[in-house]
Amino acid sequence: MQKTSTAPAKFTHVQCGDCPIRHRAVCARCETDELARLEETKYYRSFEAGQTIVWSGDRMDFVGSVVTGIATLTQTMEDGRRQMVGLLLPSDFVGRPGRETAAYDVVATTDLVMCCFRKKPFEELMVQTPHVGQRLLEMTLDELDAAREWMLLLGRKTAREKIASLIAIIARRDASLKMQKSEGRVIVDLPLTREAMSEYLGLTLETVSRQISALRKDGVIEIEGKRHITIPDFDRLIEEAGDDSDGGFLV
Amino acid sequence: MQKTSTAPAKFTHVQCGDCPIRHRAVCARCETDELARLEETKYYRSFEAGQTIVWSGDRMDFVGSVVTGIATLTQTMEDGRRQMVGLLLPSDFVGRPGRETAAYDVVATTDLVMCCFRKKPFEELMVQTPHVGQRLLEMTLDELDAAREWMLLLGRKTAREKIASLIAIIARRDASLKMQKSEGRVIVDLPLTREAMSEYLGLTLETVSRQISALRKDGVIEIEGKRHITIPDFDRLIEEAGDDSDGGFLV
DNA sequence: CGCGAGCCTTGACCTAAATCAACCCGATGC
DNA sequence: GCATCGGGTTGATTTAGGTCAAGGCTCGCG
Repeated sequence: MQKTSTAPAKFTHVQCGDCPIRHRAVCARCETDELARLEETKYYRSFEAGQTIVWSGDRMDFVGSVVTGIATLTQTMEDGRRQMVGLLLPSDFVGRPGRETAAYDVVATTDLVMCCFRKKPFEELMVQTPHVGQRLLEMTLDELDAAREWMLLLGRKTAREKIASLIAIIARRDASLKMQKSEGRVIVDLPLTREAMSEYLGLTLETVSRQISALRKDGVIEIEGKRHITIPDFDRLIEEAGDDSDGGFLV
Repeated sequence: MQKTSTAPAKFTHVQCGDCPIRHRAVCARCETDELARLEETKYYRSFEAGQTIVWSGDRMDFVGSVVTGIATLTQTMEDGRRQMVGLLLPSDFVGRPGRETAAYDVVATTDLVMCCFRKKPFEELMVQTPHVGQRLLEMTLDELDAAREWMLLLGRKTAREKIASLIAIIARRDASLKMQKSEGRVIVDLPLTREAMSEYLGLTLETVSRQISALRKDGVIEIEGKRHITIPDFDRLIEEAGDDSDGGFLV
């Protein structure tokens, strides 16, 4: 596993945990540490909930990944209609190598820490070490799959199915990170406001609210406060989501 | 430009024209011909309009690109609701390296010729020659952008805007291939049935038909037969499409 | 303590698009 | 010549979700 390397000890895979970009984008199986070469250009940035990180059209001279918190990619039409097109959870990658300006608004929906690299050196590294590009291709293909699942949701699912799908998606992502199950019951904290959910799902926030209430009334979910959700029967939720190919998790 | 190469003459960039996968996926600027190594695994396949090339879940042991004709990627729910998630025009790439089975139905909507490579050797080539992977990453990122534009369309646009957008998308793709403009007027042949359009747009085919009629009645488009469309004022069409970031072409 | 701001819920009503249904048109086959 | 079939249009009606409007709850602040 542990390859001998010219990089100093502090760059070995022990540090993978604290820097998702390294973990996910580079040393997929902790076999390499090419990114060590970028160590001097690496920096952390913190944002408060609600803060916009980049505006669509702005110059964007970094790439990076989410360390903690949640960010979204959103598109806006002139008249203000908004559609979320990306939901970034910890370890997700932001920024497109080879593009000058941001194509979407990037917004922190919770307090957020990102790990960034200056884009130019990152791009150079990509050319030098195929490993990085290959990993990035894999991640981009995953994102594309997620986007396509999302398109099915937007184009064909009912409001109720959309809500059920979103809860399932978040539960799955959450679970894969934190394993919060107890005897089949799954517990999730929605990290999004009703408005953010509506932007994700292509609905109004009133409809989101109503459908969440309906799912609760029908016993599909239990709610404590506004955001804390318990799913007594996950299969039931999946059924409500109308998911054909389950197992696929979007985002 | 023309690099000396160990490959026989028949593999030089002169052949790029007749094999889009080589042109688009590999020798982006006709500088390389790595794919020559795959020449013996390359083959062409023809399909008739309406034929399904691969069923979602099927084993898929090739990758390839569209040479002529049009194919679609479609997702289906158990109850039959269908959403198109990819529209493949000539030179577009099909197939995900690293995936065993197809995630979507691939359907030929017109008579179609594809240029295919067996997946295994293609994947090996990708590891050996970073060039190929880099080009593929670029293409995948483009597709992801297109998917996100598409999500805005599905989630937030009205039926009329959706139709206008689709016509604009096809016109742009078409124009960039064939340059069919005459004094500002743009002429397109819709390569899709009303049903296929409805699957693209997340509408019913009746709504598609009605909105096309409405756009014609309002002079935004002129129609001859069922499929032949003239756009007297392209900017007007774009306006009807509600496009914010124009210039970006989806698909 | 009262006040306002955010976030959320619920109700009444409206409308865009879906649904159901009839029909047109051109090609294909017998 | 007639029947059939796939693709397309158009009309009447229904409905899911949007819109507008009135609160409710909680938290921070003067």
